[in-house]
Amino acid sequence: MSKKHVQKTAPPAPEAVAITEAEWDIMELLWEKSPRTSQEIATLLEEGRGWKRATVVTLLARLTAKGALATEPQGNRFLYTPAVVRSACVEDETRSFLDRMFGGALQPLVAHVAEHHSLTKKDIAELKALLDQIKPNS
Amino acid sequence: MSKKHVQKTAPPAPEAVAITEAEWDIMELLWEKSPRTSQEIATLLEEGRGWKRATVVTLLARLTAKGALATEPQGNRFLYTPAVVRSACVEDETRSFLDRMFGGALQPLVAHVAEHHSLTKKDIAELKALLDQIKPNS
DNA sequence: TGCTCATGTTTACAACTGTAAGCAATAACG
DNA sequence: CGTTATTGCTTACAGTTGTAAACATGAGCA
Repeated sequence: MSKKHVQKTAPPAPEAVAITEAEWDIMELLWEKSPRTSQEIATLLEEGRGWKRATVVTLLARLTAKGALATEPQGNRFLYTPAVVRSACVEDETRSFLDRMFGGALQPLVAHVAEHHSLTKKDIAELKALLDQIKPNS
Repeated sequence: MSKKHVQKTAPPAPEAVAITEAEWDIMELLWEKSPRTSQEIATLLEEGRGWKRATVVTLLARLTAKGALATEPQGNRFLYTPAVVRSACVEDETRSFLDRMFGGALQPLVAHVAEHHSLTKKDIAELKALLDQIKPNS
């Protein structure tokens, strides 16, 4: 095998990797559609965020290194695919956010949002409907 | 005035400062009760977090420098008081979190939490009650 | 087969963060 | 008044993050 395509990945697929702010932009694109080439992603983010190709490639490498992305060689390049599921990542962020800000509970968050973002009647109705659909855990 | 107590504060009181993870621990203590001396805070966080006094003092200085804390000299020390209100900080975090994770809307978050944290019947009831109390914005 | 282009790798670097030691000055105590 | 204990200030340092240039190498075209 060539000397180049070595792309160090994290051995076991850790089901929870920390994804930074900038990295999220890349993950979102791949969660939305994958696999993609670095070029595809770079093009999208050059426009959308003004990033240089090099920046995108660095982030891809970091994400791969920490096991958030899986790569499949294709010629002299890679196809990138998420190796972690979005909802699990969202889950982690949500948990840590709720813990830090609201003692881990949902109610105080909803109360806060209600107070500060002024929910519309429609929002409230939707939330109620949503709650009705939930099958309680106990 | 002595040469020592200089404590650079941020000139205008910016109503929104970025507070880091570690800094939150300090702010929480001061929001809960203020003013406090550095000693008080250090003692609490030495036990609670295993931080050294120096660490606490550094963080106090950083918070003061960015205008999150106000200081009042008292003898050879300071009394520290929050210069930003908690709910405003929570607000910023919440907004940015909701934007990043859920497109800024509350519903998807609630849906997510319902699915992943399994709300109890009681939780759901509480949330509904909460929603009933909210006076819609429109 | 030689050259160019695309693509990953290495290196860089500044800002921010967590964590803290060491120093200086002042208050407090004897 | 001298010694000690407090307390803030300065400096430090490694790890993370955002951002990217430079480089090497393999692929594809001429």
